[in-house]
Amino acid sequence: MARILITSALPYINGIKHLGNLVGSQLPADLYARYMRARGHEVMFICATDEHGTPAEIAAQKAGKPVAEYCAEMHQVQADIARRFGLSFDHFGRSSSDRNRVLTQHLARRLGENGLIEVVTEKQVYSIADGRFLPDRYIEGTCPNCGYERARGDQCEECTKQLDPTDLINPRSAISGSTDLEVRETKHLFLRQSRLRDRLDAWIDSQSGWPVLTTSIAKKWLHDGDGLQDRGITRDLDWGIPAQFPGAPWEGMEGKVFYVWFDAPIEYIGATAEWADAHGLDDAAWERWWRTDKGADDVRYVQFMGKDNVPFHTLSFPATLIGSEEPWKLVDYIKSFNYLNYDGGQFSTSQGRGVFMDQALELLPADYWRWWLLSHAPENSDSEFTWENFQASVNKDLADVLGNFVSRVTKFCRSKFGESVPEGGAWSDTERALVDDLESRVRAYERLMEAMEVRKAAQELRAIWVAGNEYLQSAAPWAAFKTDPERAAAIIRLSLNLIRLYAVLSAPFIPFASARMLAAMGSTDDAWPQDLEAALTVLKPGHAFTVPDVLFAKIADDQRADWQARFAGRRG
RNA sequence: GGGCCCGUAGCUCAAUGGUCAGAGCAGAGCGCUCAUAACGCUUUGGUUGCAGGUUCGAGUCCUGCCGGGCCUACCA
Repeated sequence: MARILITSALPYINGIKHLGNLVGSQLPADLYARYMRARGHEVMFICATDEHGTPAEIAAQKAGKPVAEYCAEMHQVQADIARRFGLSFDHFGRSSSDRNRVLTQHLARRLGENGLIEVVTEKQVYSIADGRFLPDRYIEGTCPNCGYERARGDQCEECTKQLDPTDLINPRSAISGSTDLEVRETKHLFLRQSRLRDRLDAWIDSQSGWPVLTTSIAKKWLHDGDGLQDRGITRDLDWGIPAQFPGAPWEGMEGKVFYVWFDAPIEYIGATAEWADAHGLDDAAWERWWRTDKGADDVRYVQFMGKDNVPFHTLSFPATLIGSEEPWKLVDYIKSFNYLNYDGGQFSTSQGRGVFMDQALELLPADYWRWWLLSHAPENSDSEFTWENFQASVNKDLADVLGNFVSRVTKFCRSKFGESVPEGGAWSDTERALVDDLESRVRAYERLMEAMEVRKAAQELRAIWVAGNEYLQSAAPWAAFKTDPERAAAIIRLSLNLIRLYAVLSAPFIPFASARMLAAMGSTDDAWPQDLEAALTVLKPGHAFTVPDVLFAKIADDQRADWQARFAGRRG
């Protein structure tokens, strides 16, 4: 048994996430966590809301609530939706937790003691009306290059020219529209990542088998131009983890907080500590996942994230941990995803474009979405959600191939033998051929799941379902029943066992339907099949089962058209 | 501007430089009648974006071009 630490990129607090966010980190992480648990490994699956930063403050302002209250509410909303999607976090924490504050301040102090933090004075734009410094993106104005009137302080979206906020003509606050701006001096802590470049470079070189998407981004940051740049890790904000605390080796940090990207990944550790607290366990319980001097040396740590998050996980966060000179567990494998597009464009939180997690659950049960998203996960390139494709895939795979298999087997048995596993008859070559076929398919499925080849694993699982229908076609119990009822009984006995097997194998993808299948078979045996022949004789003659209601209802054309129209514009 | 990724069947996607570029869906034909008008079998469909090059051999490597995307360090 191995010990596997799994983290999903933290969803930002300022709203409900869309399907593109879901498929890029939380959902594949859940798939992997469920699979590894099913294989008997010890799993710690961690996620949390990422609650700091300017967007959270602005979202709270818009909602007319204090930011702490807003975050607490949104955390509950996100936790509830995650639960309804079947995301099986061992703990869903908050980056605003006490645990994260203590850890973040601790790591910052260690970095400071190791000479890796310096105080830098810089000039930033301050908005008097808003009472805050403005990040570059929150300053709008006319582009000096092309004259576009809504250029942002970091870049003009119209002509793509890189800008400095002071380049803008008629600059104004993107928050309030106020033009009452001034440039003020402010001091910030900088993490001297440049000093860690060679160690980070060597660390990345020592990792094998990382996706191109992952290493190419890291390498570019390490080697482009002057190499890895030092990075500001504090901000002039009210909401966040204070950058001033007893023992801090810096002066002049009063009223400043750590930059959200400094404290957010530390919350992976913080949330594990929160998990220990929630279960009444001591520090040793979480430290054995994170401290290689306290038992984490045999942990395999896998991170899941969208491609936009990669630099922070390959460079910033490791720089924090390595620079502390403490034995923290570093990531072993990063699984990164491209983007899921929506009907020819991007999903967009800010524009409300696409389908959001709460809306998805209003339309259909979580398993429909889980199946489609995972079987179409954007692993190699951006992929595309269309309603036609969603309808076709879900109807065919879930309703026709799997759902109908369960239906035809259980209903045939009920009408010919009653609602218990029939006895009599014996396996023939047909059954042995099926077992051989499943043996190789299940092993292939295991290899793909271990390699986190999400799409291919889904394909293999589907092929395993199809094998059941092929078997029924060749064994033809409806024909056998007329001349040799015992032969039909043997076929159906195996088929009922196939349903139980499918429930176990499919659970990482479609946990809710799997639970229903297992319940219908009257079984609690969800052990992973080590030996297929044994796994297909678990349900013995005389064992009672029930015919489940339709497992997956098909999506009708008019439903699809309706949803398509309803989700064509912005979220209302 | 710079870096990187992608472009393969009508659609969604596969193919360590090595048989005839493969699956699923959609389409066509046949079979089956247990089942959610479901299932099974067979089958049509390709100048691998374009133009060159390297190689015994290129979807894969190189150069250029066309198209799409991501990042570019203060959105997260």
